[in-house]
Amino acid sequence: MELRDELYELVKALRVLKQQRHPVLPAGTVGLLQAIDRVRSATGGCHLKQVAAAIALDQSTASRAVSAAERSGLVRRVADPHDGRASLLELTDAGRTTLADAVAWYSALLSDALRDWSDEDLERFGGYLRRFTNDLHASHLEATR
Amino acid sequence: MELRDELYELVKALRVLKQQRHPVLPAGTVGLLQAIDRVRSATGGCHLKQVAAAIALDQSTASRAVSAAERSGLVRRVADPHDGRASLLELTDAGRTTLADAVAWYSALLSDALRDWSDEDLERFGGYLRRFTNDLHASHLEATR
DNA sequence: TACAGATGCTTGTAGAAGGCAAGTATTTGA
DNA sequence: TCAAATACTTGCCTTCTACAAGCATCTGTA
Repeated sequence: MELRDELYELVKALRVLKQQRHPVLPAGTVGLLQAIDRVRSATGGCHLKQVAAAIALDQSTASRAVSAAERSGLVRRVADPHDGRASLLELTDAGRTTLADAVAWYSALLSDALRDWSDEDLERFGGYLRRFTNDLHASHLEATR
Repeated sequence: MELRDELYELVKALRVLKQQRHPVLPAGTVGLLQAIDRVRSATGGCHLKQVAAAIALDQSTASRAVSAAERSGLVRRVADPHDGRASLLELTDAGRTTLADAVAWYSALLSDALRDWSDEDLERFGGYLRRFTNDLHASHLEATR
């Protein structure tokens, strides 16, 4: 079996999982909240544009996602005092709690699936995953340069 | 960084890749052709239902995908002589060629990204991926049983 | 200082992917 | 022989995402 097939199988499995075990929160929203949280703690503020970059989606998509999260009371838009066009995004208390719950939920799912793995294997697998993702990025950048 | 994050990053990278480097063939179609090919060589025939199971999609989705592939001349439906309700699916010559091209295209993409990897690392990573996918399946089955 | 262009964001529109439910035709088992 | 099961298709809906156009604000420069 080729790596190509392994990847396909993984993606397939994730698709199935996503469909059937619906989590505390739609997967996209978790990514959004996490991105906001991270951008904020990395740079102080958090503009929509940064979030879009962090989740690698179009700004319009991010905009709608934020609107939805705002409607659900998970995210707040605060006017940027230095730029009247922009808003600073931040999690509400509910958003923070919900994010923590969702992360815990996904972590538990993984822990359960990986309960037979040794710490060493987990460590190595994580390392390979990271390396692989980076290499995909790099080779993609080269190819489109 | 947690495995959860690594996975998220991988999925994100794959999404980006899928978007920008459009391949010889829509990714879904490749999976379809490959599934047909495999089911056929494993069981002789190939019913739609089997394909749907192989790609883990709803039968209706598979049905439309097959229709599209048929319109593109990649797949042929032959009436099943033993069952008037069913068709046997098979790749046309064009389908076989196209599949081979697409597989080569994806393989090249991967080879390029992974050109710095040792055979040993590739082997191990593939093993981890397979194991992980299986464990996800298993734990999902348990959880929904 | 006024204005052209850049920037931040939102909204309209469109398309792909996929599921569910209902419908049709055929087969099978009691 | 006929009711239930099966194989598939089709209608309809939702979700996700991109692109393009638009609006408001900001910034650099003449």
